Amino acid sequence: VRSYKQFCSLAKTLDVIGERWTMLVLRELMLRGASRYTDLRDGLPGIATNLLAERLRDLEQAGLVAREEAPPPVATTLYRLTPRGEELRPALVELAQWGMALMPDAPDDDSFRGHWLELPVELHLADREPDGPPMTIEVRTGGAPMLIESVDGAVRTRSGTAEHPDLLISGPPKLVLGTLIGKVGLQDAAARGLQYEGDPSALARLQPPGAAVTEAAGPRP
Amino acid sequence: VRSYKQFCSLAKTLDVIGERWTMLVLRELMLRGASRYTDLRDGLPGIATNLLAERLRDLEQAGLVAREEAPPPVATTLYRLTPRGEELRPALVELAQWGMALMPDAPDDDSFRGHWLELPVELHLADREPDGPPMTIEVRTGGAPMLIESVDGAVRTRSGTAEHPDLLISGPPKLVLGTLIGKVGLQDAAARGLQYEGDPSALARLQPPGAAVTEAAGPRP
DNA sequence: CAGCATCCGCTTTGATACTG
DNA sequence: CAGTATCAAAGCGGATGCTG
Repeated sequence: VRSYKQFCSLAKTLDVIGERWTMLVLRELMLRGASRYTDLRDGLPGIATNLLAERLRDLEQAGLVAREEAPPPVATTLYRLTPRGEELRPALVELAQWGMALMPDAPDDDSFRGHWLELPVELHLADREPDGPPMTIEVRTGGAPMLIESVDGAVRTRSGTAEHPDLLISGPPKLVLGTLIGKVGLQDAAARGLQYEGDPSALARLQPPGAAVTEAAGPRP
Repeated sequence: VRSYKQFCSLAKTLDVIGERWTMLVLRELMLRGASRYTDLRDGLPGIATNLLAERLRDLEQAGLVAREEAPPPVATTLYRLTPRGEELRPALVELAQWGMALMPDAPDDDSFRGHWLELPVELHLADREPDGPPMTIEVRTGGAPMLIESVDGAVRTRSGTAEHPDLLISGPPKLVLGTLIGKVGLQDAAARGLQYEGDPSALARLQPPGAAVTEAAGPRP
């Protein structure tokens, strides 16, 4: 492992997680929990398989990741974050927060996985009617369908489908994200190719308090 | 510039600042403010000069750094963070926070610059007697002397020396840091080679509320 | 001297092929 | 499924040279 050899805590952090792909491996483990090798590779489009193996080995040695032999029904090895690895979550969330401003400029051919929506959704959405009835939005964009659920004021995401979601939206990732965080109005989005079905007010209920046409320079909560 | 080509805000952030040395360049600009090329290079021991030039160019193009022609007394170009670059501070602080746990294991031959102490000091120290008289600690370790000042309850650092500091400590960086954040008692530190002169109680005044022998797993404020 | 650009040997990576 | 093996291309570290 290469080191900056500087007595500085930021440099020490980067000695451990600063190499290419490493933080994205941690992202996968944070968003999906304990994962198999193949699932990690699927969540990291573009990574070379030997690199994934090497990063996992390094992270294990650094004490951020633990391997685990799963019991018979799965019968494979799982990778999961250790508590020490989990402690990096606030830092990665901050980095992701900063990157939100770059999302509208993303090229349309970027690869995408549904669970990546979890970060922006949980950062930017809040239930304006916490005492209202539970609500479910189903999102279909680039692969596996996702659910956004608000129960007792808490907004959560998970993969899967719902029997009768209050709202179902589908379309290209950029448009879906823009719509979810309120950057694009539902009607605008529909005109640009977004499909939806159900109750549009479900979306309005999740916009954060300060939401409007605010282009803004990155609000800090 | 190489990109992960993933529609994920963390990946987008890393597309901009994920390459080797980039975050450390930002650290220098955050800790030292507007800097000359040579000062940056001095604060980044180990970097190849062409890499520094390239990183600065990339950061400028990404809008995180601005060049500035300094007026006659300096008569050179200065590099400074733009507001957009400054927005990364919370993220880098979180990363640095995580790395604090690694500092005691650092090899003794790591390079060191005094201003790197700023991060840990401002994160870990607080004035227990905010209404007490202003206080100054001078720190001499690896190069230019540093001051830690507490005025009206706010703990700040800057480079320089004091006429009559309440306390002056000097020694190897690891020992000095351990002493400052209360991981090592002053007497222990003295036995291991730390030199000090003045009033030891100045140090006790700056320890955070929860300070004791707590080895701890990274307290989160 | 400050502020780079160029050249070169070495390491890391990316893409693909192969194995238990 | 869960990796290892291979190899070309890109990136990096170090030294040196050039320019105002």
